[in-house]
Amino acid sequence: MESSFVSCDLHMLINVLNQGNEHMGELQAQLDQPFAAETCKLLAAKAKSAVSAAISMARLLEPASQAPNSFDSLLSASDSPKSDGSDKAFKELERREMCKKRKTLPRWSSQVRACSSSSMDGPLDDGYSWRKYGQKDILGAKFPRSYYRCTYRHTHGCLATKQVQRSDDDITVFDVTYRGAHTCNQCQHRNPTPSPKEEKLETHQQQEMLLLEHLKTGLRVKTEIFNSDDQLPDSSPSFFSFPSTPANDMKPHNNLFSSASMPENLFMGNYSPTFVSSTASAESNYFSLSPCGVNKYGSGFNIQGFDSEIAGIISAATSTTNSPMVGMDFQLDQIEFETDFPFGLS
DNA sequence: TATATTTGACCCAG
DNA sequence: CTGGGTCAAATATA
Repeated sequence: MESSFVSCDLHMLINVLNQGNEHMGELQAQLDQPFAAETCKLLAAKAKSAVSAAISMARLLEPASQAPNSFDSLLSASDSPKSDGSDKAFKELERREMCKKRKTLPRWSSQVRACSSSSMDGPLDDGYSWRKYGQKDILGAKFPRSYYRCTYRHTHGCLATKQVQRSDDDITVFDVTYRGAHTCNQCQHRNPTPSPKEEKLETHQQQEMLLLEHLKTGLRVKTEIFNSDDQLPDSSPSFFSFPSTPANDMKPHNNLFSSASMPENLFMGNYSPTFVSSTASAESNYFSLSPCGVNKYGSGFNIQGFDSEIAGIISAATSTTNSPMVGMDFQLDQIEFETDFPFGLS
């Protein structure tokens, strides 16, 4: 069932490891060269990045294949605690297991701006079905933080969660932090009642067309990657902005957002942020938006090369240039995308 | 009636 | 001890 996923991820894992190995080799060669300190630093950073990525991917392979049944094994291994009335004890076990697991889950965040009348309702639909399970007032924050988990958590054992909090500075901006990859394959059965417009969006080109169509609608997405280990944001978050003009129809936003900030859909199928590869200029207003696809990166996954689309997507996450918040000018062509892997590159 | 949201209580890491 | 994250009963909504 999921074997294709796993083998695909394994393939990419090997590719990432190969990349790291290559960087190490280059680094080794550079060590003998005089005045190559900067180059060495760069290569070391790239190698480290690749290793971090490999670790993250390896971690994801394990829970992805075991997540739905982990509690079953826990149940059978503990003398069926439910049957002897110690339901609480069982739930406590379950809870702790959950805690452990969540700690290792990848985390990333996005800032979403929804400039429309409905922006007060909350952030945009990101294409997944979420169920709110809590809300908290956060110290020092003007607005409460909402907690969502995947609707299919119980039926599919999907551990994906997200936190949504309205920004203090700009009430039209939402900080969305995702945790964990969707293991429920929602892509396949999402949108039980898609809008007519969405139904038409069957191809990458069509999605791009729609994206172009809604450049005026005003959406900003900032994505930061958090290493699953240190929980630190990537040092160079991507920052992507659409010009802000009022919009009267949220559907296009939804679609845009689902493409631009549904990390687990792009890259490795189940995990890793989705990045907008932006190759835009004020004149052309051209955008390249990577489509949702698992197999897309099944071959030739290259964290270094920039000729491939994935490289653009990934590099967008690590592009520096002082958080290129692109405003009305839309000079995205000025953004230089580096080609390092997003995981915890320092 | 089924499903989603609200909200106070609880747990635990720091 | 405190604050963040989650649970789960009560409530709302479709």
